Amino acid sequence: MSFKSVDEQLSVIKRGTVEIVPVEELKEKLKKSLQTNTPLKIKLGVDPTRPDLHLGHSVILRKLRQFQDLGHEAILIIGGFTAMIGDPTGQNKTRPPLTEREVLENAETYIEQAKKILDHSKTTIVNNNDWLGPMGFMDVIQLSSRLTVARMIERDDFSKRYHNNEPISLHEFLYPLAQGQDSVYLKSDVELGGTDQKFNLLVGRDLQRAENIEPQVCLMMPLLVGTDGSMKMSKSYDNYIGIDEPANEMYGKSLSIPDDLIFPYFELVTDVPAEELPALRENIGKDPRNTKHHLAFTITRMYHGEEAAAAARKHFEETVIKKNIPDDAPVIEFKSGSEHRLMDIIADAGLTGSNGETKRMMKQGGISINEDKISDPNHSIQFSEGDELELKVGKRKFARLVSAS
RNA sequence: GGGGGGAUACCAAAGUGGCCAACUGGGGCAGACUGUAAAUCUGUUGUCGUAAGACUUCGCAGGUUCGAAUCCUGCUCCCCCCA
Repeated sequence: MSFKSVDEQLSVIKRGTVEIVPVEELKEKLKKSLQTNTPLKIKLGVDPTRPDLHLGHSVILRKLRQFQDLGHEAILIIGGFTAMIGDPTGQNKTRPPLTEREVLENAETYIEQAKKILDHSKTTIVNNNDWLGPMGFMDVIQLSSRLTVARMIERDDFSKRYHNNEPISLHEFLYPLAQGQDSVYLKSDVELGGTDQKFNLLVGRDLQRAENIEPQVCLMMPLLVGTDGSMKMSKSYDNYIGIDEPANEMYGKSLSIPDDLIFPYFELVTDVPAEELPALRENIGKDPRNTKHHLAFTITRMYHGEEAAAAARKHFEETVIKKNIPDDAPVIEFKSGSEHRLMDIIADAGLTGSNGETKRMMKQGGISINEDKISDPNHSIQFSEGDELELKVGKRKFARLVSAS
C-alpha cells in the first residue's frame, strides 16, 4: 500500500468537515503512517436503530469511504450494545432501547445499504456488544470514575434538558462512556461523527489518554439539512432523501431543496471532484435551475446509474413541468360497456386514503380526467371499446383507465 | 419518604356537562403561482354516506346523567419540587 503525501491526503479529508480536533495531531498521524506504511484506524460508530439510510447518513459514510480510498482502515462499529442503552444525543426524549434481536436485524439492513457507499471488501465490521457485553459492574464503575458529573452536564443536550426540567436517566450518562470505550478497545486513530457527536468523540480521547493509548483525532462533519431547508435531515421530520428510494423520488426530492442548499449538497453528498466545486458554486448564482437539475441528476446517478437518472429527469419534466401523466402510470382495465363511479375507481386503486379524501380533493379541483377537473362525487364513467382515459389524482398520482372488450 | 402537576386527533396545545369531530400552531394534502415536488398566498385535514345523517375518537375500565373530552370511582403510565 502506498500512501499519498500528507498534504494531498489532508485536502481530501478536509472536504466538508466542520472541525478536526486537533488537526496537528492528524498531520502527525498521517506522517507516521506514511513513514511506517501503516494505515490509520478510522472508526465510525453507527446506531442500528433506524435502518433506513438517507443522504444525511451518507455524509459521514462518504467521509469514511474517502479514508478507505486513501488506503486507511475503515472500522464500522455496529452499536449493538449501545443501541440497547439508547443514545440520547439530539433527542428530547429518551430513546427506547432495542432488543438484541432487533439490533441484529437492523444491523444487517444497515450494512446492506452502507455497501452502496463503502468499499465493502475493505471494511472491518464489528459489534461493540462483543467487548462491552462481557464487562462487569466493577469495570463499569471504574470506567465511570474517569469522568465527573460536571463534565457530563457540560454536554449541550444534557444541560438543556436539565435546565428545562426534562428527565435525564442515569444510564444516559453511560452512553458516551460506552462509545469512548470502543475507542479504547480498538485503539482508533480517528473517529468520525456529526457535530452533535463532538462531546462523545472527545470522551473517547479522554478515555484513551487515561489508558495510555495515543488519543484519537475527532473529525466532525456537518449535519445535513433536510429538504425542508431548516432541520437536519431525518426520517422523523420527513425531510429526507433515502438512498434506497426509487430514482424518480430521489430526483424530485433533490430538486425540492432550497437553493442555498445546492452547494452543501454538492460538497457533502456527491462525488463531483473537488476541483469542480468552485465552478459549481458560481453556477448556482447564474443558473440555479440547471445547477439544481445537475445536482439531482448527480445524486440519482450515484445510486441508480446514468440511465435511470436520465429517465428520472425526463419523468420529472413530463409530470411536474408539463403536467402530463407519465408513461409508467398504472393501467387499470375495465370491461367495455360497464359503468363505474369515479370515486369507486379511485378507492379500488388505492389512490386516496378514504372516500372523504377523494371528495375533498374533487371539491378542491385536484382530480381530473383528460385534463377536465371532476368535482361531482357522483361522476361515473361509461366505458366503451377502445377508451383510454388519463386520471390524475393530486399532483403525483396517476392512472390510465382503459377499456377492454 | 413527602408534596404538586399531567395523559386530548400525525405532533404541539386549547377546551372543565349540551353551541365539540373538538380553538389554534406545526406537519400533511389540494389549488393558484413558479426554474422547482422551493418560497408565497388560499383552501382543506376522523370513517361510511351523492346527501340528510349515522358511527367511532379526547390514557384504560367502570359509574352518574336525558346528555360527558368535561363530574365520580378504580387502574396504568409520565413529569416536577422537597428530603
